[in-house]
Amino acid sequence: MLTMNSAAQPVPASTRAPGRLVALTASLELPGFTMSFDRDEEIFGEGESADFIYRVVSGAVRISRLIDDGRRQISAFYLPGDVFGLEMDEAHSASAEAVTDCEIALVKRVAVERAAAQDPATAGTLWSLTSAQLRFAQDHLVVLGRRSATEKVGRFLLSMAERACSGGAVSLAMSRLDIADYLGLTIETVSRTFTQLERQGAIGLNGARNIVIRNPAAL
Amino acid sequence: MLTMNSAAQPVPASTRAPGRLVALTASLELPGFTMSFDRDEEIFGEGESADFIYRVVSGAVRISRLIDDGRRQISAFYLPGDVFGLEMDEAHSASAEAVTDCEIALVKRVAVERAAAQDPATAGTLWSLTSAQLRFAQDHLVVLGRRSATEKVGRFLLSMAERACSGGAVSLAMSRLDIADYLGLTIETVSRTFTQLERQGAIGLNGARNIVIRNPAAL
DNA sequence: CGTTTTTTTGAGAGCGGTCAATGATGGTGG
DNA sequence: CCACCATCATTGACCGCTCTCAAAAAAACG
Repeated sequence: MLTMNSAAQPVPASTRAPGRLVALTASLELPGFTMSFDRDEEIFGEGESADFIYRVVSGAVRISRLIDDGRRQISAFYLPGDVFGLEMDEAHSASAEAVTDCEIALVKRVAVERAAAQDPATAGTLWSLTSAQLRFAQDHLVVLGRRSATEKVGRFLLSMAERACSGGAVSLAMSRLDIADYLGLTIETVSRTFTQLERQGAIGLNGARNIVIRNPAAL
Repeated sequence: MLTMNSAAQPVPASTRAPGRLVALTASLELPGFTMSFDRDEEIFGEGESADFIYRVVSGAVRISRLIDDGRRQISAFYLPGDVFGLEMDEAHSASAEAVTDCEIALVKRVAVERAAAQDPATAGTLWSLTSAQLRFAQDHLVVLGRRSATEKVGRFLLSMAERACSGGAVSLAMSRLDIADYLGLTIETVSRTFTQLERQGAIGLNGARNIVIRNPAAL
């Protein structure tokens, strides 16, 4: 039986820098199942009823909202171990799509709620997870508010490196367009900022999606 | 005995427009007490241990985070009836200050957690409230992402009008600086946008802080 | 190897920021 | 009640950053 247990180890709170990403993972031992999604496939759509809670097993997921003028705002990327779809509402307020081919574990929301009603620890975990997402969103607000493109991209790279837990090397799962829609920039500005950071020696680029952070202080 | 009961009626979910503010209110019947704060007084500070959960009785509150360069990002304004300080963390990740003189109801966090452990409904309320704040933050993300100053100010005014529930007339509790720090703009741009919207006939201005929304569609 | 998608680079324009000064508002004390 | 002062808001001129439009280069895919 599959569970919502998180394989990834959460980042200890004591090591968290303010304004940085927080762990969106936690253990939720409940029966569920997994589904596979192709790249760019929709996991759930804006307005759909929220019947499940999700956890990334492999791959990456983006949460986005379409704006009237055709643009997109991505509010978060979820990586293996992260739980998403927690918003306690009758309907999803945003859509979730696969950034890459990915495997997603699903648990029925009613099962989670039933478990929470019987077990205070589970209820606390749900609150805690939602709270972590809230803090995450507030961190993101700080980045989106009046900051330069260089600062936005720098913060993004640092947070991705922190979440990847692979030292300075980061393999970006998402395209320049995804990054742009996440940071409130254009793909051109994102691209220009990458090359600018490389020329400054702050990062190294091996192809477009393999980044090495050489000088974190410069970001 | 004072309670955390909300006097303000929550906006029904069915009437909520996507991208708009949601109700941050709910009933939490727990013993607590109230405190008064002067304008600009700190209610809690970034890094302080989070021992209480708060509800606005009267006045207005802002949640802000200081950025290294001296600037400020305001993540939310709380109005009478709103509950804040829910982030389930050992320490506050942002500070709360009184926008105007205000009265705040406080409940010890441990009391809330104890109640939640015994009563699933209370635990659900906590999750629901935190979830509403999360959705609120995501709405704000959409506004802060690539949008023009006019759109940002327009969205802000519409959301304030919606929360005030006083028709088209809005009495803004916060300064231009607060609005600027909330929207990621400067006070000059906010001011210019106000006058521009007035000249277009979208809003009416009676002094700097009394707004009448004349043409919501133009925002 | 050809096609499609993604990324990079360039040149020009517009929006919002910065700096600076003026005008309005509100509170205090004479 | 009014003069005074501090704070807040408005307006203007100019500049820089990022967007836009456009094209070339690189990478991914069958």
